[in-house]
Amino acid sequence: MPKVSDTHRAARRRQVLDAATECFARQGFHRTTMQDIVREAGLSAGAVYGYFAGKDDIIEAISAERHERERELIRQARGLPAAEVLRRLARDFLGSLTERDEQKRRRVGVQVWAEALREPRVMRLVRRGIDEPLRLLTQVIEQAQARGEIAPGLDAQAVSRAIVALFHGFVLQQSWDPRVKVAPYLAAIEAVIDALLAHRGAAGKKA
Amino acid sequence: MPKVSDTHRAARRRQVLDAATECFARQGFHRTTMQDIVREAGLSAGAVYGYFAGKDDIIEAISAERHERERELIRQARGLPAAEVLRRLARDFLGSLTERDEQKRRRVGVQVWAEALREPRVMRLVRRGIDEPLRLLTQVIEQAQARGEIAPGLDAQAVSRAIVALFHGFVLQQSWDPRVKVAPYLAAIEAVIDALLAHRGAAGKKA
Amino acid sequence: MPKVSDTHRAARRRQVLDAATECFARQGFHRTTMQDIVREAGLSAGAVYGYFAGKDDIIEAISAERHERERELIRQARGLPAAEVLRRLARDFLGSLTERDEQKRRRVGVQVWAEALREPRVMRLVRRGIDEPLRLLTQVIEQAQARGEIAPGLDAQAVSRAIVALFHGFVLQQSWDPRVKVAPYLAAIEAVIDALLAHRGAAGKKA
Amino acid sequence: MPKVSDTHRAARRRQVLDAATECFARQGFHRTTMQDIVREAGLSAGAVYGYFAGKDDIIEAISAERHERERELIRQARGLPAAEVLRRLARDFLGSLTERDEQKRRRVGVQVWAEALREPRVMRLVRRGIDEPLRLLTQVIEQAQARGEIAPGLDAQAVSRAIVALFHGFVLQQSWDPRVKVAPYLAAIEAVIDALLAHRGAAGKKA
DNA sequence: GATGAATGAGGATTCATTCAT
DNA sequence: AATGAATGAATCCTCATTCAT
Repeated sequence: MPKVSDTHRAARRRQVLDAATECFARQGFHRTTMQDIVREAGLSAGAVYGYFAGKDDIIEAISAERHERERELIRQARGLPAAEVLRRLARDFLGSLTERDEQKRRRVGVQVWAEALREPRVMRLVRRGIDEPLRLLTQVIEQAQARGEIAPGLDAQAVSRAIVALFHGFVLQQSWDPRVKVAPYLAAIEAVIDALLAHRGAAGKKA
Repeated sequence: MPKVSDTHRAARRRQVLDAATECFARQGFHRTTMQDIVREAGLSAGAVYGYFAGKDDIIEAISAERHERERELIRQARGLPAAEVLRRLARDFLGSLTERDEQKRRRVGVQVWAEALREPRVMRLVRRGIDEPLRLLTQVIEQAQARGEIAPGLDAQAVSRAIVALFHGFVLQQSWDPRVKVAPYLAAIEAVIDALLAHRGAAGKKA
Repeated sequence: MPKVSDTHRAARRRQVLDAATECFARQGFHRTTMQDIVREAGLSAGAVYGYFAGKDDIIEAISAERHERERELIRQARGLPAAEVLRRLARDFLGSLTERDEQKRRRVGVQVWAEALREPRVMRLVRRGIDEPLRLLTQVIEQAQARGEIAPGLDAQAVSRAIVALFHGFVLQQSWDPRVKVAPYLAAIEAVIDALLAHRGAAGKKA
Repeated sequence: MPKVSDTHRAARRRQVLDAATECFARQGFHRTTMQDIVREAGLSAGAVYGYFAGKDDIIEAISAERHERERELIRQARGLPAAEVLRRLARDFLGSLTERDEQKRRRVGVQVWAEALREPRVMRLVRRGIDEPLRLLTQVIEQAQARGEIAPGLDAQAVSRAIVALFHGFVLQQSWDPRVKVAPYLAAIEAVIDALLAHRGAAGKKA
């Protein structure tokens, strides 16, 4: 009967995590009380503690989830040609930001970024969450450089960081103003990527 | 100890703000107690409350200061030619991030970004702090487009957002890992800017 | 310790209210700390706050209770003949003041009277607490006047206020000196009432 | 030069006492901070402490003043015939309550009554303030009883307490509702006094 | 004497977590 | 396994009083 129990456990954890996300998006980690989460989840205090060790544990679980999602996007992009990887990541990553729900999760994500600065466990997750994309991108950039698609003098990791920055920076801006539109930004990003890629040694390859 | 000059008042405020910045950088807004700030400032609780209405007021003052600094950078760049503005902003903005002290302040800045999501007063400051740069950049981009230096099809504001994102995104990454070096990133950014700017006059290739 | 009956809740409120009354009678509202009440009640701080929103709420609840008691006395006197009502109120009201416990509650009552001056919520309760007696008494006086038992020239409400004053004034005096005896005062009051009531039918002598 | 100094001291004390009365009438003893009094008095904190040992000392001084005033009224009534004493006290005491300023002072007086319960020094003043009137009244009553103007069976002190209660009780009622009019109450009181006095052994004496 | 900034103990309240039922 | 009342340490803030200038 562990099967049922496990499913049940997972469902309950989801319930708590969703409730917490809702609260965190609304009022931030620190204005949210466990009571808020408990109420939002429709559970009892005791029940929540049956699934999570405490508030920090919930924050950690949410942080982990956030990064799991991103790693997923990365995995799907693996193995594609450089230009394709970048465009794909841009589309996948930014594309999801048109959905209300993902925006909500991202608001929490921004708080995770700040939380990392004071909570080593969260920091570890955030770092892990950025290392994998950076590694993939660096690889891709290096390949592109090898093929002469990108200026060889550039530090591949720095370029990768710039690309990640384009994503994170947009998340920030959208968190401060949900009306900021994704489409034009995506177009601009693609232009930047094109600018970065298309030129140099190689000429007409592009797009 | 009566009849104190404005200079004295200003100095005391600085004292508190510096102490708070120190604490916030170390432990975050919410792990920092007023007692921590009081101790760090070498004052009494009452004294601090003579200068600030409470913790939120201190956070707000720090947020405001942060953005004041940025606005200053913006003002200095006004009136220069497009390429110059962008390069200058990149150098000024990122350049300061090599200093330990500015890094500390930026760690606090990241928390301000998150705090904005739950504190309308801070949100207002953050928004005001991003609007001015965006306006300047958009102007610059439009001028560059008019001169054919940038692809005319791009949304000037979206491009501006991308540029801001390159800055903010780097601040995030450096806050998670202070070892991240500024120089290569600056070089990469300049390459991106060059890629964006330098190439268009030459032909209708793009877009 | 979940799922607690309403009886239990009521008992806990009583526990807090009694503890508070004890403390208030001893040291007054403002020298009494929540910690004092908590200790006296044998509960934890959190528990008390589970039943009352704060000190003011406790004061308010006690004020309400005080007046509820009085309204009860009033209700029992309703419908009786004038002389009977007055004598009965005097006996009931003053009679209870021989008990140590009621004296304690009255000490708190005196503080409620002062508290009303600064706390609108308490003021409302005090006013409501005096209106009902005044209304009843005024009615009774008017009836007595109609029957010629009391000089018709007197303002019935003013006479009612005088009667209430006889009660309140005694409470004050006894709060300052618990040795003040009820019995002689009651006798004096009854004489006054008699003087007021008994004599009028006999002629239009008076003023 | 002590003369000037003394006058000056007295004036300053008045200034503080008036400011305090203003604040106490408005917000009560315990909501009033020394800062409030300092501001209202237009002095500095240090200055106030030059004239009073602290807040309690100010409260005490105000209590003392209150009772001084009453004692004054008493003194003026001394030596008059019984009926005259009572009528005079009623008129003097209640008459002043038509003035806005006296009402304000009385609001503070009500708080003094409550404060007495927790501050022995104030209690002493309140007791002293009530003993003198009681003594005078008791004397007067006893004289009247000797002359057969009042029923001899009554406890003279209890009757005195009743008379004091008629005053205090009215002060309470007016503090809760400043619209309560003095004139009809005074008339009612006089009727009560008459009822008490005029009858018994003696017949047509009255007035 | 006057000033008012500074002090810091004191007090109200909150909230993560526990545990008896 | 679930419940939610109870716990109590932690924290923010106030304000009577002092004392250097």
